[in-house]
Amino acid sequence: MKVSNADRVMFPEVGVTKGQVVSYYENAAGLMADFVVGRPLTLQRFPKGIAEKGFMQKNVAEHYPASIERYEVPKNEGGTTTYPVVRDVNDIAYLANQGTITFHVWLSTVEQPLKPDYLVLDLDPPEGSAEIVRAVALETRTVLDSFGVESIPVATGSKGFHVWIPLAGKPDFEQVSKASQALAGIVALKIPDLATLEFLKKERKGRVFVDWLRNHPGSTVAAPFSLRPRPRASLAMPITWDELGSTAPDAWTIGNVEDRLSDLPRWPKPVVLPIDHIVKTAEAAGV
DNA sequence: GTCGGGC
DNA sequence: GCCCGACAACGCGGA
DNA sequence: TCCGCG
Ligand SMILES: [Mn+2]
Ligand SMILES: [Mn+2]
Repeated sequence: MKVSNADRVMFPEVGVTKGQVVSYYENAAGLMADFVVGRPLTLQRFPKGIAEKGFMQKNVAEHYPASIERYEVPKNEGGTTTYPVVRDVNDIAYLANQGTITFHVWLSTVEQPLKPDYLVLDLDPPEGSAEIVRAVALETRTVLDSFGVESIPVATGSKGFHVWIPLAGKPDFEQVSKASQALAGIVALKIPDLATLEFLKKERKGRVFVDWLRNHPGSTVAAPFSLRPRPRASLAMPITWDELGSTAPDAWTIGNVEDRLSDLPRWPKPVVLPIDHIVKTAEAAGV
């Protein structure tokens, strides 16, 4: 892949260049395929580096190659959004050369846009607290285990963790969203001093927001292995539950990730969510 | 990063 | 040919 | 309708 302005410093604090960013994405592209290929993308771009203002981009630029699919979605109030959809993983590096730092992805593919193949619980901590968000993650795992649902945490590269659950059985967003809200509610009920479903930051009062709202049609999550626009060039890295206690949310960076890419945790097998059981359990508990 | 207009 | 400015999201829900 | 939020 030819890189334009390869020596441009994208992460000034650690001196990471655009050439290094594109090279990283070339190495990670195969691993990202499951989370990127076939899914409408929202690109978070920083063409002049993360010290300058970046922007979110949903609409595909006209000059992007034909190998990047166009996917039209009607907007709420007229008009359409035309998303880029990658089919060939080599196009991930192309988009990195366009200044993309973070790839935000749908939890469904264009083949079945209303049927997510992942559920993600997004744990958003207040400023600072690494220990609290770990405790919430572990409780989330315990709750999922109690329903026989296997999950894997992702250190987001930013402040929190994501908990990913691969889904079988093609449930629709309506069901998955209900289940995710119920799961988040159960977690918050079990550890009310640490976790909350409060959307407004000022109502969270030092607690972790168990963000279940990612599980909606058209909502996005930072894809595993995506870089984040953070000073140390940290990235979203799947980890084992055993690693959670010793892994900071931004532990993995473009500078220390190389060996990790060939020594990754096992990804869980998709499970059929026991949606009714989860929802009824939550109701009985008073969520 | 790319494009298009002005000089 | 060079330089510069414009442009690059959107949905949801609660106040 | 505006605002907070991701
Ligand atoms: Mn988050
Ligand atoms: Mn969130």
